[in-house]
Amino acid sequence: MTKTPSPDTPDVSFSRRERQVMDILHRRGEATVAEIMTELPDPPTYSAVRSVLRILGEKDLIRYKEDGPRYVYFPAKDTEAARDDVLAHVVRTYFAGSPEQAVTALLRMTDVDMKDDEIERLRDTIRQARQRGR
Amino acid sequence: MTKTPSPDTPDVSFSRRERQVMDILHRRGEATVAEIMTELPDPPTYSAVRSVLRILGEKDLIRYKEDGPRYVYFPAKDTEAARDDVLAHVVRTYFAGSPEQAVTALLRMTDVDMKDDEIERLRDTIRQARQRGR
DNA sequence: CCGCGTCTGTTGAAATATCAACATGGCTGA
DNA sequence: TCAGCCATGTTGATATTTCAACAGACGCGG
Repeated sequence: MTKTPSPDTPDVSFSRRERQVMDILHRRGEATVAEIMTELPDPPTYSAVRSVLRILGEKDLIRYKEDGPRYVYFPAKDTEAARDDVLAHVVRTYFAGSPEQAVTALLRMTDVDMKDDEIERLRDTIRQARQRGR
Repeated sequence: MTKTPSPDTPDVSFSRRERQVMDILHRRGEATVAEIMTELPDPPTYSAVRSVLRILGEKDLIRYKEDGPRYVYFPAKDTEAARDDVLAHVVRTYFAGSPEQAVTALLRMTDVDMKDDEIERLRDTIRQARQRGR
């Protein structure tokens, strides 16, 4: 019972701009329209950005608070939940559902070359936990 | 010098269907039109799927080989490169650029509760490698 | 007071993505 | 052989996304 009933169906369906904006918000935590506009590739106009934000708002994917005269937007879901979701998706899509593989790829990416026995121990730990937990 | 000069600019810009199809191909390794169609949410017609595949082909993101009378499609980039890219993006977007955090999140996701000193040792290993490598 | 700059709210047009229909060609088995 | 099936190639319609223009509200400095 660790999984929420998922009252929403977040789907993996984002339009191009929607995804770009969501990524920016997740990376920064929050941002104003001007900031988003700046970070967007091929920056469109202020109005265009606001259109995307309006749509994301209608889908309840983002919220905003007022900061003086302007709005500051942020993801509706808390970062931790979003992280779990994206990791689950990545592991399933790119690592055959094996978190171990994802971990080792991450470590290799960081130029970490663990000694073989260290990796082996890590694997064991994961394996044990899996048997225990599921 | 581990990074290719990146002759292409793959961009992170995918349309909704494009991403869905790419995900399927990455997950399965390869697939026929019929298989893709089956796995697609709200499956469109055969023709619609082929349109997406044509576009992905024009962008050099997928290739195909012939298997008897039909085509079998697969990602143009090899899985390993794609993995690195997606991990880099996820780490940057959701984990403040910290692979360590991503690793621990992955471990937690797998219900792995490592002892504190184990995590600490893992962290040390990463830290050392980082200082050494960069 | 009042013009100016900045922001949001709204509308509709332009660009792109999504899709289905139809045409064509090859293979297979009756 | 040749009819039927199954695949691809191509075209154009529909739906969605993306975008910009304009209007109104608010605060600030001259």
